[in-house]
Amino acid sequence: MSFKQMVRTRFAPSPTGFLHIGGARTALFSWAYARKHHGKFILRIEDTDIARSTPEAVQAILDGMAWLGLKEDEGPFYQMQRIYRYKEVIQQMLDAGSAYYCYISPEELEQMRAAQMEAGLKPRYDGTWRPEPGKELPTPPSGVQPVVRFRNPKVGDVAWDDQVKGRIVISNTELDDFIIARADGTPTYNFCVVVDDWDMGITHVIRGDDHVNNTPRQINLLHALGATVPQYAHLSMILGDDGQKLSKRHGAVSVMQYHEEGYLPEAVLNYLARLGWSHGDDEVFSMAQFCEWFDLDHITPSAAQFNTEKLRWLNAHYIKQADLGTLAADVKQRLNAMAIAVTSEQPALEDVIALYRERVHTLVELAESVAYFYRKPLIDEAAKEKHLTPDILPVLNALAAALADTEWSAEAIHAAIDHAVQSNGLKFPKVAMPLRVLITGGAQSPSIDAVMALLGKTEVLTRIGEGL
RNA sequence: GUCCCCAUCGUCUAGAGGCCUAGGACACCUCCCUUUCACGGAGGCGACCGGGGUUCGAAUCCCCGUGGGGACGCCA
Repeated sequence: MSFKQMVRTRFAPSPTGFLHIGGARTALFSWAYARKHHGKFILRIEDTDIARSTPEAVQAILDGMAWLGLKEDEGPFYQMQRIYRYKEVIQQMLDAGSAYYCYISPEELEQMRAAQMEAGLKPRYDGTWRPEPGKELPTPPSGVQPVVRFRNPKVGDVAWDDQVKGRIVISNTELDDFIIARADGTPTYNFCVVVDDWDMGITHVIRGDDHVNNTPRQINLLHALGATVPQYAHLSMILGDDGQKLSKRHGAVSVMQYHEEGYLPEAVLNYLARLGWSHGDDEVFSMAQFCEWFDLDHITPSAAQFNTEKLRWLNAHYIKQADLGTLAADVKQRLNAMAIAVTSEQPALEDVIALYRERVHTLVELAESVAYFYRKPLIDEAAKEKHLTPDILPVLNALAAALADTEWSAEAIHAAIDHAVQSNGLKFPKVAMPLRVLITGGAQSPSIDAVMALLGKTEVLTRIGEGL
């Protein structure tokens, strides 16, 4: 058997909220697997829950995927547009006897479940309306719209070799006849997934761990339909920084929130790639490299805790590597949002960023630390009090005067400061620190001469003058 | 309650019976660099959940326990 089937993976989010970090990782793995095998990655929006699906959520997911650069090869497909197909298959199943109408009411069901729980049993439908040879079915109550249930096998096991968890075997006695069409005729999740995966020729279903329990039902359905069963790979969940289940209370769980907080997509992608998957000791790698390396064999079956500190570290790394123009465009927007204009008379953002990129972990930090180039510095009073001591004022005044006649380069400025230091028998920081406070507003900055050179002579002298 | 899954440093992980006195990364600590703070460099601290097997030999295989998690919807 040398024939190898083309790999087709899919990401199938339900549009009931933004794209969260767990979904993003599932999408990334599915996408990478398709890339690795030169297959196709399909995006499918599972919007059959009319009550909870919203167009805004659809857009939020699309935005998140776009920001990460996870481009689908096919789709996006919308399940609501495929209703005709589901109804067609349901009718076929009804005709074939692999599905049947059930008239039990939601209230009765709830009672049944409660009683079963009470008795220590697994809650499940009791099969009242399931047709059996020689069985007399109750008379359908009038005025009740029935649901359609799948006639699940009663005996035997369902098993599959999960690509991350290994072989999983479930007894059919654990499963009940689940609903495939609601009373209003709309198909349900487990059914749509099966029909879609089948129709779309999905070969590898890579999805969250919470779907493990749905898998045996879906496999049974696939068998009833005579469809090929795909490979399954169930990814364990991602926990919050505190080890708790990820929820909206944890703050930045939306992928776009990371964008807002100043993370580069490269960093988020690289971080997510290493969360649950590994390639030896490799930590930092490009997506191209990831697509080459990615496989299902090195995915951990255990849950992973999100670690923002490591993401920050990776982000810092990617900020150092990033294209200056790209960073400048982003930082400019952030400055504008802070009501700070960047004009052509002011130092070029690229130059300023080049000076600062090695000292920050996020673009938010970058924008904030660079802001004083474009507006008056916010003076840190504690730093001012500490460094701007009365004894140094005369030295600074003299230095300001000397600076006025200094050629404006970092070297020349450094020489001027050095002269002030030497001729007064001081140490360099004694002069550099107060200068730093006056010019940048704080006690931390890159080399003060480099900062001064970039800021420009006029502005530097103004700031020294106003501060003294 | 029932079923399913998981279990290596604080965190992410390497590890597929001997290469393990358990490796890497983040974080943390120390030192170096230094014009402050970072960056960077060099070190350091730090883990195989417990108990039974199997084996000449187990972090790796099996069983039990314990602890976590997930699922039991006319949600996806």
